[in-house]
Amino acid sequence: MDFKLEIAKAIGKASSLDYTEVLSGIEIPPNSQMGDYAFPCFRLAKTLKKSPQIIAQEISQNIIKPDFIERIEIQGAYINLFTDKENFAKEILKEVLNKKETYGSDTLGNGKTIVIDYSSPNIAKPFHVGHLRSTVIGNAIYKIHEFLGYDCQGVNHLGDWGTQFGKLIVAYKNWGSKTAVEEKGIQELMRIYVIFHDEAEKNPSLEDEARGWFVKMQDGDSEALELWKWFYDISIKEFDRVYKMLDVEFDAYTGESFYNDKMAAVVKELKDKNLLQESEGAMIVDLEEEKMPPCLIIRKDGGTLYATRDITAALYRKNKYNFEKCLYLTALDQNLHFAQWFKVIEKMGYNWSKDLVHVPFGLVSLDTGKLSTRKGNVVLMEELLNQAVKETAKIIEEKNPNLPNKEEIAKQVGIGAVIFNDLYNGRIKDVTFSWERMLSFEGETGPYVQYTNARACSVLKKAENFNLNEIDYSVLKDENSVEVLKLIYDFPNKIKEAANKYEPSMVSRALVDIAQAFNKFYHDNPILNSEENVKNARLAIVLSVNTVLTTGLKLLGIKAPEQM
RNA sequence: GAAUCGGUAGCUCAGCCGGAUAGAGCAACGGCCUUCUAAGCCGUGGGUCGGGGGUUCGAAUCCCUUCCGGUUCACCA
Repeated sequence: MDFKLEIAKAIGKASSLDYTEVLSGIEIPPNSQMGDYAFPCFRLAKTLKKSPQIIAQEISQNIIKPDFIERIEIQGAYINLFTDKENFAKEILKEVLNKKETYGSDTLGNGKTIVIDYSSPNIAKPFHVGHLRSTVIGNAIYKIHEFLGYDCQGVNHLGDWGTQFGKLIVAYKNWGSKTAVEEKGIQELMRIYVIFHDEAEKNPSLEDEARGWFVKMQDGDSEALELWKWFYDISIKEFDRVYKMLDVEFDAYTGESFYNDKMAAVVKELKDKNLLQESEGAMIVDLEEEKMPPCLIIRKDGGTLYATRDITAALYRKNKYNFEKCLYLTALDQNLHFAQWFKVIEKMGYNWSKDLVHVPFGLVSLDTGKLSTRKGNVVLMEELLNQAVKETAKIIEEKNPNLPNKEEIAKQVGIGAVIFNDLYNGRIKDVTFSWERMLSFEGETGPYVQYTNARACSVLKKAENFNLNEIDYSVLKDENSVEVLKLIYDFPNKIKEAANKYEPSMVSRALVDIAQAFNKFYHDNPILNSEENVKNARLAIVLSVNTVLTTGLKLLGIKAPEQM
């Protein structure tokens, strides 16, 4: 039941106001002594030409109290409503225990497809902490939307095309060797790539040579493409190791190269629509009216650019998926790029340009400065995950040495900590990578939530069989129980809000809130040693918390071990 | 210079479609394990919500202005 909506309807009737208007005014008081819901009447004073206190009085006198409301109090201009705690507990627990792992899910996305472009690392470059955000935020947004009924299509738009491969080919021919690349993989590709940049500073003709090789790739030159494919395969193999650790999957690996043979048609379309013009030898779409720099489509040497491929990919995706929304999970520094080519799509006459959404996140840096693969200022993803698992294993050895299946649990908790850490703050915030923060397992962290859940599981296991058919809800009126129940009740809203805002942190925050409330409840209320009716009622709460935490962690792409 | 994102406790951040005493975690200090997992719980200290104006019955929240920091701005992605 939507309590807020029912209250709004009741107040609407009592005041002859439209209930949707009332609904937006209903709020949750800062503490529960003031009530569970409140409706401030200040706003009505002007239109009704009465003091807000009097309005509050009048409404409260006329209101027909819904069943779940125990009493109504007036405090100044506030109408404070107190829920009947027994009924409240009953409504919520029944719903969670019935729906189980589907509690919080929805059908609102049924029949709608949402394409999510995330992770998208560059081939031939190591997978480092800079790629973590796009990967885990995208994955969480995927799972959250899926839970709400959407058909999600996760696309890994690999950076597998572009001048950098021309550079790599030049580098390989000059300073590389087959055996070294076969032995050391990306590391070796990276090494020769760095050499290229150093050498190109002294000898700029190398850049032209690199661009030349890229043009050859575009034209289908077999030598160029064979080398490219080789680099590609080596890279994918390494990326897959990381994706497996993070338990992230994609529906498509259509990277930039996939669009090589599809761009000409798009360029022609731009030309036919009179959007393309020459400038300084390059072909651009002018965006002066939009107060943006021009969008580069074709370089003066004929090469295509990032925007060309993004535009082509968008048209392809619209055609293939007929998406409701297409999301792009990239760092904030690409704002302009997306604004530009979204505008180009609009100018092409596609009204679905409004369905293209850049979902940006803040930049990651190290305390030693900006991330730079070339300068070697990076933390590799595998190194981070392995370290987190190692650290977790140490803690398990300390705290729970008899834990079965230790290695697996260490992985679930260690990697969960890394993922949760990234998903806990608003995505727009810049982050400075810190080992200390990554490997802290106390307080607002993934392990804290997992640990809370493991405690709940442990109680449930020890309870063996218990009766959830006849629960005495009257024993759940204490403050701790009510607090847990309120948060569980609100959880489905948090999921929807997270989807609307493309903000997984709404879910992670909700999980920490629930975990905190539950730990307090757990600490203060004996469960298994209580009388039968109390025990069963409290176990219903424990089971509900277990259900919600497991669901929430799953939505974030984090495992919920039953023991740790 | 223009655009864009940030500025809330020592640190990391919530709160920002206006509402009742501004919240967490970490760090510091002090308590709680013969009872369901102490990766936990409780308590103490800690704030000119960057500054200044304005709108409003009411502003951390909206508007203007200003300062500080990040990022981007033509052939990289």
